[in-house]
Amino acid sequence: MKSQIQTLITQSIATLQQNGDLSQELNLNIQIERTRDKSHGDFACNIALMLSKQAKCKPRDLAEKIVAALPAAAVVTKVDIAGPGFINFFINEGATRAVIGKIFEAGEAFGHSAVGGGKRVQVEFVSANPTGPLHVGHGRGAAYGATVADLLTAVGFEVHREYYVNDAGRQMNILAASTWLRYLEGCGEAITFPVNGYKGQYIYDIAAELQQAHGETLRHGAAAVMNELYPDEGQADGDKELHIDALVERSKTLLGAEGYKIVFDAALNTILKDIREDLQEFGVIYEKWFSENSLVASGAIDRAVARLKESGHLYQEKGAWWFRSTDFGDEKDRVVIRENGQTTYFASDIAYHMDKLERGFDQVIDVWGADHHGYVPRVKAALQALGDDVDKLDVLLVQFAILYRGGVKAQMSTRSGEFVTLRQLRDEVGNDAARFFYVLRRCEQHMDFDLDLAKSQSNDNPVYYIQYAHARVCSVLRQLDEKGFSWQLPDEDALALLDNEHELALISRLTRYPEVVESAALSHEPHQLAYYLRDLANDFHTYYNAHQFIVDDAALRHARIALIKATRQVISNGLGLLGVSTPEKM
RNA sequence: GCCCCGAUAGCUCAGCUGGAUAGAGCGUCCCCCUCCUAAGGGGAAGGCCAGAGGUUCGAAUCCUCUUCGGGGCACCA
Repeated sequence: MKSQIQTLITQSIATLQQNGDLSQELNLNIQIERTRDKSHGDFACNIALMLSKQAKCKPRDLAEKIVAALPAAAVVTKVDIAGPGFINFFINEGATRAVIGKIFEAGEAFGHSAVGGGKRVQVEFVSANPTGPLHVGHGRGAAYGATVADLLTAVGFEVHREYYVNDAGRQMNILAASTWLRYLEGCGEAITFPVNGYKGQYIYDIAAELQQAHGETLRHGAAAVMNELYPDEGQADGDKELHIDALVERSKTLLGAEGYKIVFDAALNTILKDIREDLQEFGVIYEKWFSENSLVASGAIDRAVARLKESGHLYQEKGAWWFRSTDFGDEKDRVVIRENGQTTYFASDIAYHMDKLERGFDQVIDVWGADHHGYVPRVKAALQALGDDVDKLDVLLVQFAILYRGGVKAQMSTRSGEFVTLRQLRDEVGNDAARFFYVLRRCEQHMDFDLDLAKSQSNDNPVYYIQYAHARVCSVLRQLDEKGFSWQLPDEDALALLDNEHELALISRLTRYPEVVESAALSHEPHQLAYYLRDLANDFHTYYNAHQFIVDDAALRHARIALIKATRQVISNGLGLLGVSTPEKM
């Protein structure tokens, strides 16, 4: 509908240009908007206001010229000029009602479109280090990323969802060492657990499994483990970082490559399996779990570094290799290869993004926590240095979610092991509420996640409100069936019986759904859809309260049932995109 | 110190990329089941869009400065 009106305006302006009323060289940007007020019609166009300066003509006069040159169209019943020069379009009710037929025709696909043109988009999200279970902060990235991916799919992009597994690097070694120490404790060794080790309960669990699978074959005496290590924080001249690094080295030495790998893999695989199941239960499915280690194995890191070296973007200083990212707007240069010869996390990330673009994606979307925002310039710098098109990379930063329970903030810290996990949240409030609440806020907005509200099975809770509308339609259909009524989709003339204000408001809302999906997808803003569904549910509940659907007049009954079935379809499609279930009974 | 994000009703947030009288939900106050689920509906009160300048026909929206929150500035990941 929007595009139809846009075409009318375009034609009108073309006519005026031919007549010489308007210059040939105009900077055109025709925007058609939904009106907020019914007295302003259904759609409004501000083109006269925007062109008045270029055309050297008063907005209202220009609007009159444009309206006069407007070609006739059956769907438009009236065109008004209002306010400072808005052109308001009133749409034929019949044309609006046609949406009901379209919804039945398209079914689950209603709202889908092809604007994506089959372009290949990769969406990478969550990508939390596999050093522990996902917490509620990751949950927001998961819900957001999954919904953006689903929205993009709905509007015709070919979407590839990916989780980047940081299975290489220092943190993983610390995890392995932490696990081994807990294992040794389980064997009865008197271990002093390092300040910087992973202290969560889940480490004990992995250690216990290790003991079950391998008995005491990995056991070494506490004295051998702890002997002459760099002192830990709290001890004389201690340093928690140097201590933990020494402990990692000691673990490798004592266990040998083979034994160390057993511990390392046990920790990694257990945690990764947990994360995978957690996300799957949350309705978040990936096409690929991309291992950082595979970048080492495939030689991608070496290749990326070599390319940067060849193109003169690396230099050596203080024994390390630096990437001159300042050439591309970063605030300082970054180390790629450390003095000890190891590549940095950043080097992996350069290789990973190089690999993404080499795989031929038209667009690459990274969903990161807001705490990583400082990282954006250097990754973009690297892509530029590699000669890739930086505009293909879109980094979406998701702000933190703060949990409130009983009005009190729930604190968290990963290292100490004291945090609310995503699983706990899902158990407490349910998947539906969690998915919906996470996505209810713009991603740049800090989020206060009210656990009590999400849990409440009351009208305070927007998830239930929308689901209830769906369930109510189902209930009406059950009643219809019980009363022995059959139903068939009326033709367009019969649908004209839907003419009271509640019906027209609901129908008008339904026509907007495809626009909302498209806008939410292209702007990466799932909350637009969440708010739309709330409004749609509200229109439905109002209608429900004002009118009886199962009426004696068969023609009216068929028409009303058609409308509420169409409404149910759109609610179902919308909630589906948000990963929220649609119960038939509540 | 530098950088990023935010500031809109008592609370939590929208505001369609610069448009018409700034909107929802919750909370507060009134009203509505002889009727398909009251997990619902209708109405009222509630605002100097943090503050000050600027850009223009027009600013909550764009620019600058200030104030207050959150986050980031590693040879960690």
